[in-house]
Amino acid sequence: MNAIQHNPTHHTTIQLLQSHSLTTLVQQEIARLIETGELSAGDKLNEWSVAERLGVSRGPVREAFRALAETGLLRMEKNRGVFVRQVSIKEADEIYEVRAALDQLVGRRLAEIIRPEQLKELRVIVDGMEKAAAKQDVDAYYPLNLRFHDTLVRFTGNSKLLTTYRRIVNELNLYRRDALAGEKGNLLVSTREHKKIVHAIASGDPDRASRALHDHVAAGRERMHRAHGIREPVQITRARKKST
Amino acid sequence: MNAIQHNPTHHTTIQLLQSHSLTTLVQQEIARLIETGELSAGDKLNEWSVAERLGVSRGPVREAFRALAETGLLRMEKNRGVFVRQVSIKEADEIYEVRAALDQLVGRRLAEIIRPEQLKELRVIVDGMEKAAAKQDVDAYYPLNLRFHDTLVRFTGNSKLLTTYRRIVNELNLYRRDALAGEKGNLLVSTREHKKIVHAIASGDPDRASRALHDHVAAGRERMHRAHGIREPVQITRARKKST
DNA sequence: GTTTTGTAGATTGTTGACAATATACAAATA
DNA sequence: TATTTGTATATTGTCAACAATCTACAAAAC
Repeated sequence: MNAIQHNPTHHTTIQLLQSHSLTTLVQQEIARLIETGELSAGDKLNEWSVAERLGVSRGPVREAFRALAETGLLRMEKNRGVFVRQVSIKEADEIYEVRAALDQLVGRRLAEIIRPEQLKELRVIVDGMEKAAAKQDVDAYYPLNLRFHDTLVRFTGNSKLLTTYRRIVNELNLYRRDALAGEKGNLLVSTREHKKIVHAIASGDPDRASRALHDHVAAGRERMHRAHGIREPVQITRARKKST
Repeated sequence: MNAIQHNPTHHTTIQLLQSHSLTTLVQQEIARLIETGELSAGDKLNEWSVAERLGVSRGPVREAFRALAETGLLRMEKNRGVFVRQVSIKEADEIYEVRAALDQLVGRRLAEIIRPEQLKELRVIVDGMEKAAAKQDVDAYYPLNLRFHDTLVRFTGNSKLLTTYRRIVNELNLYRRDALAGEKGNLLVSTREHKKIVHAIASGDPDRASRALHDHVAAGRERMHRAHGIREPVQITRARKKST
């Protein structure tokens, strides 16, 4: 009898080789390049260039392109190539509306089930955002903001909600990266909203938490519009005042 | 000067050839096979078999698999193959929760913007469902039900909401097809709910429409649980009674 | 000078071949 | 008989070559 475990979960190298094909690696790498801004909206991706840069052939690259096109990060035009997706303000608006609905669900759910150590984790992130906001450090603030909201959704325990949320937020980032320039003055406002969200969740009141998140998303959408010089076209979702 | 139009939008053959690659065709075909039930959850798909059956090589098939795996219709295991995704009851539950949130948004939005001819179109579908329900004809009822909800989302005019909705409902169908057996007695109940939804939307009250759709989804989820002999584990979203 | 036409180069779409891995099943061992 | 081991087969992962299409740019026509 040898000492090999039946389920070697901590033999990470084997696990990685078993699940990660070249396609997966290429996919992750391109997603990273987009997330970090090394690739920006509208850029064209050349199959052969990407393949050579990553040391693989075109096959895996093409498959990765397909997958990323399906998530909305890339756009494929037949016989013309693939491009980093451009998200128009109209699409961003649509995404904000969907995101508001999802975040309302997140708030309602978290108010019911959040645990103290999770609240603590959220407060740590918000503290970081507060420091970054005080220094007007957008580069530090931005990833913390993403992490805050991603953490919220993760804490719901609903993995389908998480993947759905991440997908649309990824697309939103394609837009926001451009619109980020004029956001400097809003960091403090945004931080206040985040504190309010945590407070509302901690209070255990689902409606209050739901409203806090909805309002935050709506405010983010308005900030986006102001950054583009647009003055309040449509309300994202009518705020409910009463309900019998 | 010849008579060729500058933008020949109704020359459908050219348009199709320009946008449809073999991969796209394979993707649509497999999606169709899953939707119609010719492929059912858990089935294994062989690259070469699919390729030969459709008269293409393995390349496009692999790309189509990637895309479909990203949408959640297929599951890929490295070096083992691709399978039609199995959706557990836990996942179905999560999906129902997300769907409820999206449908609430749909109801709220439609109550505000629905047009008379759209209401008419909805009523036509509901009439068809009523007839199918009277005959206990599940095969006729099922596609009408899908079409009803898809139409609702389409009428919001939010294309991002539509794609998000379709994606998760597609996955839900992977589960429902199995659970459909015991649903016969519920057709009449379900139809009544649909009429209520149309009525609520027509009333122009966003909260009422939102509630009607939420309750319908929650009821659908309960029907699913009953079909599997489970008695009310978790509430999908707490029904809000008051909010100040 | 502007527009059209034609050609060369580059890029994508598709295919078939080869390597790596998993599966099925028979033989060997206890 | 039950379990292990080894081998043949099938299937997937990857690659390189070829065909089809697009792009850029120069030459020709008006």
